[in-house]
Parts: sequence; C-alpha cells; structure tokens
Amino acid sequence: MTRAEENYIKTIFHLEGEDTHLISTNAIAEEMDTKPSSVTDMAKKLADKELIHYVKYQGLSLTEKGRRTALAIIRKHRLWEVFLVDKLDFSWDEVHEVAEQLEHIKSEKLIDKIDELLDFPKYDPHGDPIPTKDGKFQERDKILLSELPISGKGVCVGVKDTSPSFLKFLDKNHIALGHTIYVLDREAFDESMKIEIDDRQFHISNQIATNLYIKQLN
Amino acid sequence: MTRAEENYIKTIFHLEGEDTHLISTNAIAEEMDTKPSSVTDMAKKLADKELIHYVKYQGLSLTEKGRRTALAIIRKHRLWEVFLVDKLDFSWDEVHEVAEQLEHIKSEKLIDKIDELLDFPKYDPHGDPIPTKDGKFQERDKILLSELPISGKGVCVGVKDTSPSFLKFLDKNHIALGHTIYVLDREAFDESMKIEIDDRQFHISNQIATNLYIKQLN
DNA sequence: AATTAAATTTAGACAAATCTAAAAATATGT
DNA sequence: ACATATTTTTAGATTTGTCTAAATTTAATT
Repeated sequence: MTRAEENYIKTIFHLEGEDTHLISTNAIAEEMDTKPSSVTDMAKKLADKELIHYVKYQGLSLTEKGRRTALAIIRKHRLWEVFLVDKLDFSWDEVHEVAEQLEHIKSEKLIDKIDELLDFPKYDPHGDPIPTKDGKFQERDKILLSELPISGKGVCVGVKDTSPSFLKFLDKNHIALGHTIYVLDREAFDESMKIEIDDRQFHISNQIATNLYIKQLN
Repeated sequence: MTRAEENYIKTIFHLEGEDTHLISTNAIAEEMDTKPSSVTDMAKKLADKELIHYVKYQGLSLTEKGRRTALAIIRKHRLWEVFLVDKLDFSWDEVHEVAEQLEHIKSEKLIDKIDELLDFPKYDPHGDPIPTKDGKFQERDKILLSELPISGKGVCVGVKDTSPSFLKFLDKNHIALGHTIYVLDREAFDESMKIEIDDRQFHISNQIATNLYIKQLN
C-alpha cells in the first residue's frame, strides 16, 4: 500500500461514519483538499485492490478488507498520538501532524511494542477509541455537552473538533479530559451555557458546547 | 527534501568516508541497487539544490550544506535505533529496516524529545557515533580486532558489518559490545584467532576479526 | 418533460523517480 | 598513440499521483 492509498482509505472511513451510505467523490476531494478527478483515478485503483466498492457516478464505500485496513491505520495513528503525549510530553494540539507521518511506518512489531510500552491504552489524547489489533473498537457512550440538560452533570471524555485552535482554547481555560462538568444554566437565545468545572464557573458559547463530548453521570 | 533525495545524500556521505574524494555515479548506483543513469538524474537535482558538487563525468561530493543534511538524517537513524533497542526491546539485528523508515519523519521536536528520552546517547546499538544536533560527532578511537597483537587486550565497541546474519552470529556466541577480549593466539596461515571473552575461549575466522571494532586497552 | 445546473468521469498533460538503449566521454592496454 | 573497453550521460519511455479542461451523467427546476 502506498501512502496516498492509505490516506484515501482513512478519509473514506471517516466520511462513512456510523451508517452505511455511499461517499461521493466530491466529498472526498473536499476533505482531502484535492480534485474530484483525482479521486476518480484513485477510486479505480482501490476498487481493483478490492479495498472499496465503486459504482461509477454513484459513489463508493469500503469493503470489509478496506475497513480492516482503515482500522489498522487509525490504530497506528492514535497509538502514536498517545506515545507523543505520554512519553514525549507533546501537547494534544501538536500530535496530529506528526502522527500523520508515523501512521505510515510499516512494522507490525513496532506498533505492537508501542502499544505494550503504553500499557494498551483504550483512548487517544482526544478521547477517540483505539482499535485493537484485530480491528475491534468500542465507541464510548457519550453525548455532546450541548445535549446535557440544565443541572445535568458529566465527565468530559473527548473533543469533536481537534483543531489546534480549539484545543489551545481548552488548555487556556483548564478544560481537560476527565474533569466533571455541571450545567448551571442555558441561554435560550444563543444556546450558550453556564457551566462549572473544578469549582470554577464559565460561560461558554454553543460552538464550544457542541464540540465537547461528555459521559453523562445522572 | 524528498525521501529519495535524503537516501542519496545519506549514501554519498557513507561512500565519502574520511578522505575527500569524488564519488562515481557507478559506485552510488551499486550501493543503492539502482542504475547509473538514475544517479545522474538525481545528481543534477541535488546540485541544483546545492547539496552536492557535481562535475559531469568526474563524480560528485557533498557540499557543506549536504554534509549537514546527511548528519541530520544519520542522527535520526541512529537515535531511532537506540530507541528501538532500549525502549522496545528490539534486537540489534532488527532495527536497521525500521530506522530506515523512521529517519524520514519530519519533526525537529520529535527527534529532540526522543534524544532526551534516551538520555542523549553517544553511540547507537552497533557502536556508531550519534551526531549532535549541530552536526558534531566524535568517532571513537578504535581498531579492528584483527589488528590486535597476540596477548593484546581490548573492549568490543562496535561492528563494521551490521548485517543481521553477522549480528545473529555474535548473539549466538554471546559476543556483545562492552565485553573485554584477549587475543590468545593467531594462526599465520589463515589469520584466524584464538580469543577469550568472559572466561570462554573461542576460535574465530579472519572474516569475524575484521568486522569487530575494539578499543585497545594496552 | 425539457432545460438548466451540478456532479462525475474521461482525455491529455505534468512532475518525480525510475528504467532501457544508444551516444559521448574517459580510461586502459599494448 | 591508437584502438578497445569502461564509465557516464542523454534521449525517450514508464509509473504514480496529480492537475485542467472538456465531455458525460445525474439531479434539480420550471
């Protein structure tokens, strides 16, 4: 597998999400910052390798083989992210770029040993689940902070937006995974919320609340 | 810099060795298992980037900029080798292949943090020196075991041949870096030697003796 | 249902890195 | 020194992954 092929497979996996629908070449082109015609070319190659189902003009989706391939790449990406944060003191807004490179290193032994060194972590620094060696992964039972009712309570378990700017904002306000959040109030007008974390009270916009994943506590 | 460019620069550095002489396209082609015409093409590109001096039909050599580039790549390669052995329990005959990939990861912070994690090692698992961040490196004061006189003594500090087959041979006979070797006898006919390591006596061929580096003790 | 708009594919081109085969330059041997 | 052998370069082709522009298919609209 070439690096380009791996990047396409990974992108298709992310665009598929939960439900099984066909992905358009346009959507992939947009996501990967490339042209639809390039996606068409690659689609033919990936279909030849039986990594995707591809019907001209209709769209494409991963085969079982493609899905396994995607999960192997994502496993590597997320394990490297944990390594960078836990062992090399990278902050969670710096890891993506480097992990994008490291995920393409070809050595089964290497990634298994990294897994072992990290004591088999289940989640990456952004709260995303790490697939096991055999491609299984348990998505956490989580909701968006914006879905928590007033006087609801939950633990912050992940971020939806993983852009450095959002992550740095959270750092600045000492919002990190594992902290408990209480919803004190919500403004109907703009959906902004008043919350409490570690005895500190905050006012956060709806844009923040729709990008924080919470494990509801009661 | 592309991966191919980096591999050429690295190979040229290794072929130059100590003295400053021009490297032939043929020599590079042989070393890299490619064709001389491909080397010529790349030579033009590297000369354009001022990484090498290149005179048609005469040969090529690294510029100061090229040398710095080579040392940066070699630094990464050797640090990753130490990481694999010290932190992930790879054996010294498995690390080269993986380090060949890891050396191309582009992140200054990453390699500096790996350096720190390893406590700034000076030598890689095969005894080769690791260049510092600013491209300095101290070659050890070493000789080949074959150059040690009878009843001479020294510490094994490196290997010349780093092929898995040679390294596995050494493992099998419990010859490792850091052990002290005494030369008990030498056979004039085939240059084979009788040596002692850790109270065990060995008979080794000249081919072995010319691939083990020794720091002479007296 | 016909026309227009949007999405997708094809055709042809390009850059990087490689190759083969032929041409040019350098080295060797008597 | 001249002929031959070797080395090196050029020219043209190939593969991978990309692009633009044109053609085709599908979707939307009146």
